[in-house]
Amino acid sequence: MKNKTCIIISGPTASGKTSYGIELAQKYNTQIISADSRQCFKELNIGVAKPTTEQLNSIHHYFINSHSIHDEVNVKVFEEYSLGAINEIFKSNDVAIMVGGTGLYIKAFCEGIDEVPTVSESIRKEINKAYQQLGLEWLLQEIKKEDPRYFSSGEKENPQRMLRALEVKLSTGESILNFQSGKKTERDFNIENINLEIPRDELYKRINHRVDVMMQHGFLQEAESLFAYRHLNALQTVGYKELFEYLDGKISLDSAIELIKQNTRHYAKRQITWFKRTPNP
RNA sequence: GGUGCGGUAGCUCAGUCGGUAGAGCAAAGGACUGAAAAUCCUUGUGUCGGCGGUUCGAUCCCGCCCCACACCA
Repeated sequence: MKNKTCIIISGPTASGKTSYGIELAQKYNTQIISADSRQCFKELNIGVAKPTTEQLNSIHHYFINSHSIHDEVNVKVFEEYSLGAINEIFKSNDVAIMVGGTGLYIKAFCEGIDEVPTVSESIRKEINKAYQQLGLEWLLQEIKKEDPRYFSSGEKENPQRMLRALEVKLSTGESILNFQSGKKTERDFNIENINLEIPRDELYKRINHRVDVMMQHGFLQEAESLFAYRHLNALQTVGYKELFEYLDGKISLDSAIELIKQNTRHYAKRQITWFKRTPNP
């Protein structure tokens, strides 16, 4: 019999997860684990819609401001971090709250993710460089040669997935498919899902409004201060990407703002699609 | 007022030597195992500005009208 429970609040960006999570955490007198792949970075603030300082002071949040943009953060890192965090919370509470919009991270937390040996940094760099120079054609040929089984089953138009498959093969000598069992790990606590849904047109209105508010709060200055780090993975983020384009003189500020709104809507749509598979209990 | 160039998908435009049309973007749907706010896939019928004329047949040619832009007065 499991006597501990994690309540997971998911939903698209701007659906009100943050304040709802805090409300619940207060009710249960417990703490929150964020499941957001961008709010964990202490250097990113306005553009990632972090909880306010007051909110963070009132309820302790794990995985917010916990990492630097220079650290490597990925699903595996999150799985380990979040399991450590929930053990901490369960020491003094029966209930923990998870709040976030990164579906893959939540999935890894709930059911685990297959163990794949760490890929050597030099191989990764080499492959990425070659792909930059030689393009998709080259990548397809390499995959076909190195991992024909993946080639015939994988997504041939998706360079990121193929790059990953290739780096695993070249570092371990084995196909990535050999590591991906899809086995689910049973956690020793209960999981309850709450997926926030609001009408599409209202969600879009909230997104548009929130972008305007971010700009008023100095989002442009924040982006400016991070311009030098624009190539880091942590900065491949809606909002920052568009403002970097503006700072580069490629687009006007007005069109950057419009693009941020549009790309945030696209992002929300992808989240909605993902969470459809994890409906409310 | 005159001349020129246009009016085609929500937007920007292509095209049909006359046989009722297609790209990009937007929008919608979907996928997702160490980049996931990432990456990728699928979906294109619209009085082809209006009314007439020529024609078996007009979005295309001709006439008139309306609208937009540019230049000349």
